[in-house]
Amino acid sequence: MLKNQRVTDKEDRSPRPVTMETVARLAGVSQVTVSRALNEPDKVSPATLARIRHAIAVTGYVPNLVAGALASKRSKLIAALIPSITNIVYSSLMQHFSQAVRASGYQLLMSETGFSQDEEQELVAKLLTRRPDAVLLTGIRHSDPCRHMLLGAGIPVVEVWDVTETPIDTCVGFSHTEAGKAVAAFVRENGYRRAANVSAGDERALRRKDAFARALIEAGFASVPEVCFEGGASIERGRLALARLVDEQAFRDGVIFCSSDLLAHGVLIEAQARGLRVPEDVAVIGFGDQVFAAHTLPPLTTVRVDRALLGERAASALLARLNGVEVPEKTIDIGFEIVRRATA
Amino acid sequence: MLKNQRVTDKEDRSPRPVTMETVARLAGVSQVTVSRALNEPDKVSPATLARIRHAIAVTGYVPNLVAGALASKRSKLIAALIPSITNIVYSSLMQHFSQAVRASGYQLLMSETGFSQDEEQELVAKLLTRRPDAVLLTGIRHSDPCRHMLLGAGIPVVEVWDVTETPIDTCVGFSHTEAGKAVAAFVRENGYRRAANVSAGDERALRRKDAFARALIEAGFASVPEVCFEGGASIERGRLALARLVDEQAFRDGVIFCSSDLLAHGVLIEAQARGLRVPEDVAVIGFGDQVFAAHTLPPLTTVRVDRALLGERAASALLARLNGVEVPEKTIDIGFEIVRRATA
DNA sequence: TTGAAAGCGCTAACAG
DNA sequence: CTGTTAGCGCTTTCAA
Repeated sequence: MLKNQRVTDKEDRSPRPVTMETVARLAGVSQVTVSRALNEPDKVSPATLARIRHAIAVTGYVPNLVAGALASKRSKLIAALIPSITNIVYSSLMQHFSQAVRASGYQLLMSETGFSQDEEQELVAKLLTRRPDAVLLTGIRHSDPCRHMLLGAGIPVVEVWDVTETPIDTCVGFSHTEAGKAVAAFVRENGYRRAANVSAGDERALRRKDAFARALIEAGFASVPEVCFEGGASIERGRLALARLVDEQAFRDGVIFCSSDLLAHGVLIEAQARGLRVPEDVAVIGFGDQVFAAHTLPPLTTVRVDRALLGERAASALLARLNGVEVPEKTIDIGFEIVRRATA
Repeated sequence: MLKNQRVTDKEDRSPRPVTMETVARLAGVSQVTVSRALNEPDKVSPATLARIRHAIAVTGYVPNLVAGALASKRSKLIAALIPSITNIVYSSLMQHFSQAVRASGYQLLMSETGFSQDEEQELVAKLLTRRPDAVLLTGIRHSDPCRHMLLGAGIPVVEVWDVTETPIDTCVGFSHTEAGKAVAAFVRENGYRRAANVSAGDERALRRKDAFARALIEAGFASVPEVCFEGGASIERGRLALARLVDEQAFRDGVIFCSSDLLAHGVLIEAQARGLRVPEDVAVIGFGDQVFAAHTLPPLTTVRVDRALLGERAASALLARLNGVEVPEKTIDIGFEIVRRATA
């Protein structure tokens, strides 16, 4: 190899990207035929298809979906907003949702709102910039500008984890008020005379708590002491919550309804550390039925929400809209279920 | 409203999207000026800037980044591949990484490989289609086609959670072999005579285990019994692991090194269920120093990996490359630290 | 400080 | 079954 040549090589360094045109030339067809070979192979003769495939392999051609999206006005992207990615309740929902939409060729553009409506609004603005084909939102409370942007975008929207009569577009989840009431009923049926609540995180947990406490007060409970945290649930906060309930609110015995299994687990640990018997001294009810719930000591009584089902339903609702299928019900209630184990 | 009019309304329904052109016309400028107003406002006179901003507000214009990306060849997208989104170790890494790159205007396109190289390869192919400006990969083991595609894309790549002398591009993490050795040293220094290992998930955990066991065997341990699970770690599996160790492998006393704090927590729970004292009968060492580790009973001794730091370093490595800064070191070792609490 | 022209790489009609 | 012609809505030169 001569030195000149090498210099020439260096100056040739305009690694012109391999486009459909490149592939087309190599295969001896026009560029659109390559496009067809990729998108509707049936409409291309086997012979040319083979030549094109060969050319693609040889060139290492990687389709450019940003060009494709611009031309077709379909990005095959779904934007998803969840409060927190480290909260397994949301991440596992996303896992199922993602899998379901991926089967139809959609990719997820996911962001965290940190339980903040303002952040959510900002993110929606940013995400719409990518022209997603659809949007998933967590919860039913959104800022007005947020709703407007979404409405203006004219794309399918699904709100999950809650239900409402007035969704932006469609909505799949369950009623937090009903969940709170159901747990209150469970508490009464099992003869508890005192109850407390521990919550963390979002507005939905607060609605469960309110329904829970209200139902119990109406049933004659003197009061329902509570501990609320800003931000996420954790075992640490569960421990702290029981400590506060016992030390500061004179909570001696009864049942504690926690807004998350993680908090409930913390309560369990703190109870043990204090020598309190579960459920004899303090009974505990969690929320979420996370995988570990069946394996705590004692096994945790909790409220199960089928996140896999939720993810799939949300996906199919969106996919139906994307395929132009008219969906009769705007909101789908997947319900919940109290799973009785040993802590209450 | 007349019926005719309403019909007309219906037929008028070609909601022509608001483009820069629309905004430009309204503001009485050319389309490129709007582009400038958005991207380099300094180069536009205050007066026209104001008119443009007003026009944007009035029309509700939402920039189209797919067109922008096509024209500029910069998508402002970073593709990230992690084994599992529900594993908090990875999701919290993503949380920090995401935050760090977002500050520079990048958005994350995240996918799960499920610990599979084949899946990873397929996802890389799919993701490159979106023309991300950079890619983050978990681990240093990738299929050859995967490496080729990435190299061919000619974009910055960062591999995290491990270190190697031969990264695809750059790499930030820590040595799993060293971690395994360090735990073995810790075990010896603390006078334990018997040790076991419980692992789940990935190849990296296995490397830690191998280094751990080898070091101990070399130090004269007769054997290091082990329990390995395919797939993710969980409390349930931790309980199961201790059960197997005790019931099937006659593990009576000693220290158990777990590949995850979650497994360690399960071991703790099972030990308690069996009336085994920790650390007197079985000592336990976790891995990851998850938030709950300090709040188990007893508090968990574990190996801390600074995921926030890792995320930030990975981000800054990528951002440096994206800004054309030559990075001297191709691989950054952020190390780890054994956190001694009460279980060992 | 502003604009005109040319394309980014693909898909969408429409022909043939 | 294949090709031609127009764009998609931006950014990038280059001029003025």
